[in-house]
Amino acid sequence: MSLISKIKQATTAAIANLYTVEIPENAILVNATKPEFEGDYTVVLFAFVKQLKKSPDALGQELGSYLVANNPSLFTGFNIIKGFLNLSVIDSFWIDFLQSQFTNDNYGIAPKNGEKVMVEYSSPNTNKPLHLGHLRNNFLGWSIAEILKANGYDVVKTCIVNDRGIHICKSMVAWQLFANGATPESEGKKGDHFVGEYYVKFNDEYKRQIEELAVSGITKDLAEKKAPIMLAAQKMLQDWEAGDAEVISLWERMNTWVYAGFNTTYKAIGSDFDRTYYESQTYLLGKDLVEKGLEKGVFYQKEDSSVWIDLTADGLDEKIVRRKDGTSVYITQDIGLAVDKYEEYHCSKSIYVVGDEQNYHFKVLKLICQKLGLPSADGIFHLSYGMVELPTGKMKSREGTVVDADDLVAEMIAISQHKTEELGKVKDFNPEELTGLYNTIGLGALKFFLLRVDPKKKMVFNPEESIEFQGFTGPFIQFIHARIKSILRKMSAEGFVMESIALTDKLLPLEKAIIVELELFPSIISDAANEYDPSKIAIYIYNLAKTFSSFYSELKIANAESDEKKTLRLQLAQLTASVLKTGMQLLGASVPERM
RNA sequence: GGUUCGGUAGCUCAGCUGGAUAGAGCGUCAUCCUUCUAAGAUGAGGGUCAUUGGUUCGAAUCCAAUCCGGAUCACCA
Repeated sequence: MSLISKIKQATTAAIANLYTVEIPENAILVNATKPEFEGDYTVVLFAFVKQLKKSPDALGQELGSYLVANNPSLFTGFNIIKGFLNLSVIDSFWIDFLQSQFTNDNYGIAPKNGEKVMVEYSSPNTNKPLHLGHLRNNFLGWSIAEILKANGYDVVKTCIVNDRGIHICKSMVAWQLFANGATPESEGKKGDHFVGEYYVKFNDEYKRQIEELAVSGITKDLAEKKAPIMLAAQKMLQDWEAGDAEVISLWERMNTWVYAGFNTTYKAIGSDFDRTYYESQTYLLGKDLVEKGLEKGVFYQKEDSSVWIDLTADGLDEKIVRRKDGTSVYITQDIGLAVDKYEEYHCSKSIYVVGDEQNYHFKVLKLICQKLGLPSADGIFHLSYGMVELPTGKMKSREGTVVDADDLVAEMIAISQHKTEELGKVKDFNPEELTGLYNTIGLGALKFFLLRVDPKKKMVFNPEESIEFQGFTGPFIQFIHARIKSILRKMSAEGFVMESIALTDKLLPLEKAIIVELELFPSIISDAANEYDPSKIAIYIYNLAKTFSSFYSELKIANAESDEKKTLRLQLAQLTASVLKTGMQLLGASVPERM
């Protein structure tokens, strides 16, 4: 149990015994004591002065005395300032905590809880390479999966590939028209980029044809509909749905190229999935559920035989679930897929990592599933994240401002190589170790950058000022880790053994500051899971690294004034390194032994 | 227009179940490498927490209204 919980518990007990009043633990506010006051944790008294009919000072005196007298293994003293009861925690509590954890590499990781959850993320289109927005999605999905695992869940990572539809046909038509049989191999290009170029070519040609038609006097609206290349794409979609062998074969061929490209990117950024779904295989799902919904009266049919659900009573609109031609729409597929996934894995929760432009869609999805009485319904959670924008606004492919994922990753690695070479601290590394280090630092910087802000909020990425390597960044944390490891290596080479200690000297403020932060780690991990927010981890490990950094520059570790202090500080360093490593892993990033 | 998310330092962001003098990083200025890695540390400067009103011992945090910005309100996915 965390110390804060213990303090709340002790306070509840104290109030119950002193005043025979039951105050629930969650009604007690315990904060870290401000540095200008004496004490470690503070109980805010105002909340219950009224109920207990005591002045804050009197209450503080009684409560403080009681707490100190009855919890000798927790508190050494207290003071009251303006309604705040500041409690001083006994050094031996911190020392005991450190003794029990400093060799635990899995400190903060909860045991298995037997629950299984699904995280769906990435969801690419096969007509475009991945861009910066996908990176935020992938990193978030991966990190949430790791955070849930650390909280004891079994996690199934899935991905749904959007591999069919008119947009895919556009790339295919353009390839037929303009490629002359070219392939990614013949052009020496990555498959997803290669196919993406034909998608762009389609749009260029489409625009040209519209203008051409407009010159001949046709209205813009009509021109958009009559442009031959668009008609060709629509025809191709029909042929695809009809199972035309030639179209299917071209589609398969081009998808193979795209997947090869995606796999390269996924490998580079460290994303993977336990199960991949393809929309081409799921787009017919959900039809039986439409029938079921009609029977249950959840859905209704209009004269043209299209099927709808009326959600106006829930503050939403009417929503179509089956077209008049009998084909299903996006939401119907999603309902069908939700059922399939549940039957396959029986996950208690299903987390969809999808941009916030689909907030409405997921609200409707969950509501329909609930109305249909599907067992998977209540577990649906949309992890909605904001767009990544440029200082000038949104990324626009038309204006060529889309930040390509592969380019960005390559650039980050190149920058980390450049900086590493400039510093010249790892000249003895072999080429393989160097490549590994550049990857670790470059990706660490990128992942940390995208995960350090609240997922719900949109964020700004300025390509002019490349991602920082100083301050609130991944490399800073990696650097602190490497620094600690360097000391630990030296100590182990000298044969110094950290034994358990019973401290006789008082803990110095900086020593205590680190232990206090370390003790918070497990509760941070559980907060991050409860709020589906990796930035909680990023902020925490950054603060820990910063505290350690001050500690490092103020106090000697390996050359401490006594063996006792040396041992204490080495233990602190070791547990800090372990927490930084675990924390970075929860963000999908790793930490180097040296840098 | 309806719904919804947001507006905190020059910039990027924390803080939001109400709590003590609102915090970081970047950028600016100053100091510190014959001493465990300077991708570092220390300090300075920088704020009407969009605006107005309300709730109360106390509001960046809660409520209401207003202003500004984003998303959405598709038989696209």
